[in-house]
Amino acid sequence: MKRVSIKDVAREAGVSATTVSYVLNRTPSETISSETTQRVLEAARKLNYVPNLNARSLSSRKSNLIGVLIPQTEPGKELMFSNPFYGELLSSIEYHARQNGYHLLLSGTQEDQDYVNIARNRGVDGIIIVGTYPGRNLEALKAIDAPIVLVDSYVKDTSFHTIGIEDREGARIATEYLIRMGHRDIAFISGSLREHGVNSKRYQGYCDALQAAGIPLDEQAIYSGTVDYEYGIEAAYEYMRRGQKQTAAFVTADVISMGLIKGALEQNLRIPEDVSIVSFDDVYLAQMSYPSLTTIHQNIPEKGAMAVQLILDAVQSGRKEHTECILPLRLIERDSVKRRGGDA
Amino acid sequence: MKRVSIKDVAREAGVSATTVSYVLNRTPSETISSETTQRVLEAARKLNYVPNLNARSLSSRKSNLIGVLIPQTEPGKELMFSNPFYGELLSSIEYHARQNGYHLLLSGTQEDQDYVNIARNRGVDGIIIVGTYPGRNLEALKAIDAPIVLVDSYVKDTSFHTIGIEDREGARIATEYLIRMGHRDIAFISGSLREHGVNSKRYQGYCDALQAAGIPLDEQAIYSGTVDYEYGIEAAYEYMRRGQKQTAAFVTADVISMGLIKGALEQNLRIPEDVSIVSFDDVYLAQMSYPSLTTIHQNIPEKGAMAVQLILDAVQSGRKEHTECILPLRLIERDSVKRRGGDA
DNA sequence: TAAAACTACTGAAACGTTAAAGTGAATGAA
DNA sequence: TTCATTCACTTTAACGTTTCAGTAGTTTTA
Repeated sequence: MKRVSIKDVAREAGVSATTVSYVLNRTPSETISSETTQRVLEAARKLNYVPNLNARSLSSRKSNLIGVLIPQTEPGKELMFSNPFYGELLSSIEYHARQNGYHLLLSGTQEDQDYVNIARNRGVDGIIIVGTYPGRNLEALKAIDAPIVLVDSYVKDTSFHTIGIEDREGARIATEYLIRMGHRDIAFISGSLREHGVNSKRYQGYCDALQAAGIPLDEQAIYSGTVDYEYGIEAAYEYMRRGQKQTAAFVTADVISMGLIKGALEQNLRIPEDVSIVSFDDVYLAQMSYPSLTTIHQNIPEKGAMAVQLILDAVQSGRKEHTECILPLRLIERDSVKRRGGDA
Repeated sequence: MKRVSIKDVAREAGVSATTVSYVLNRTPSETISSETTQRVLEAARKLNYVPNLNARSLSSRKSNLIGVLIPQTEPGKELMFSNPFYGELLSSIEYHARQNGYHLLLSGTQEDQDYVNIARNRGVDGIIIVGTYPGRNLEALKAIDAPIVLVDSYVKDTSFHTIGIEDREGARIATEYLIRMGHRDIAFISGSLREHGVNSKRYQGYCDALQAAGIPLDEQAIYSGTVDYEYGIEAAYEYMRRGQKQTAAFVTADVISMGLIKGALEQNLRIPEDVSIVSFDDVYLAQMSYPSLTTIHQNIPEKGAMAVQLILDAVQSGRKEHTECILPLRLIERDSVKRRGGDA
């Protein structure tokens, strides 16, 4: 089947290509007789014409494409979604983009920088970058003239829009909750504490809560690794090696918690009897585990929707003002925390 | 920052745009002096030039884009990845595409048909369609002249390449295993049994095993719903309503199994003591549940890799021959099955 | 030493669109 | 009646590339 172009439609309808374009795009400033409109529509349908969006984008400088960059947690590890959080977020982004006539250009990100170009290359209308941007030079990013939304990144730069949550506050709430439940030796278990990342903030919140309760910070209570199931398991073993000092843990991601539960089980530690867990994210998984996870809930679908909305707004208004969007959190009590002692 | 085009580079280097194109693409039939090559490369670097892939694709009819269509299990339900299988598969597809210089154009699919056009619209080089194609007319799909890979679909049409697994055989193995473990009343729990879908095949495999063991098929043992956690929970309640007849279940997706476990727990049914479960897929989750799932393992990363490879091969060779690729399965024994009675 | 072949380029056309400017006819206003 | 305006289009150029067909100049061949 030959590719059919706008010219073929024009010929079929006996009009110029421009007229076809006007009809198909309902260009507001142009008036086309309803008769011609009918003829063009008819011809297009008959030839089964679909416009070539690449060509359109070339000419109109509008691609209806949103670039999405999602981290690959470990270089060399091919599972981009070792943290299901990303999958759920992507799912929401995809849905809302599609509802607004946009397609997604998806790329994973590793520890090099060439995906800056995905944007310039393909002329995307906007870019959503999830997580700490791993590319080296922010400058190259800033040079892109499409709106950029940073999700869960603490890079403060007015060139970018940002969407996030009160990470520090959430961590404080989680930790305080454990304290209120009678725990004083509380582990902090997270992925890497990189700059601009959410985990550093959550660490701060953890410290805030301890300090407010007059509990000294214990370096031995800090566990930092990668955000995946395996690290959770490992952390459980490390916990034993360090002498099982804590009665509770604040864990910065549900997947890690899942692994932690597994690792604990393997060593005959009971959750929550031996160790209570408050987790973070409330991914779909959190309710599935056994015990189900008491966790800080964030509205992931909403986060994705907002990301798309910010792009759309920026594209439509042409405005460049930096917007910052912080979504609410709340603690969901499930079964991974046990009250301790009668004193609290 | 102004967009810099090939002409700017040409001017900077003092050559024609054509020469720049030749240098940058190392067009094999063209000879360019190393001196000029250097000059062009230098100019491109200096101006920070990135080629516009849309324009390239227009001209060369090659986009280095792979379209990926992934089902949205329920219309109106916005979580495309309610089955984590899709996330893991997508992750692998993305990784391998990127390693080969391809980008992904991602779209979810709902119960309408307009994503046929994603391909023709954007001029993708190939399309990967995951799951039963929900669009109405296969004819429109066939008319696309890019290679199409159907993953996990039993549409037999030589216009498409297919990747799948021995669904029927896998289901038989799973069911036989339960029989070998002393079970005779075995439920079949799955998503919808639509035509061309994997579940119908798995149902057949289930029947095969029963028949071989001389166990009559019981309609009351068949549960069919949607592929998600919620349906698993519901199935557990339905099981009670129907009178708890079965001592085991073959479940066609790990997510459903997770829900089933949850629902069972809510009703004080013990897994595997009261009901044994053999599941299907072996997604990452399967090891995380409690009890962990005995399941039919399929190599999801490999499936994604193959899908990309089939597209690449077809693009490079230009061949149109239909290829069919069946990946191996194996049973992974974990903790969700209990041997029953002393008789087996 | 003329013809052939090769080297290192360049110019023009094409890919499929849209945007801007132009055009001729009909209508309206002064 | 004449000029301006509106209507319903069309022509031309441009978007940023690649591809094809040249074209001088140099080298090889016979």
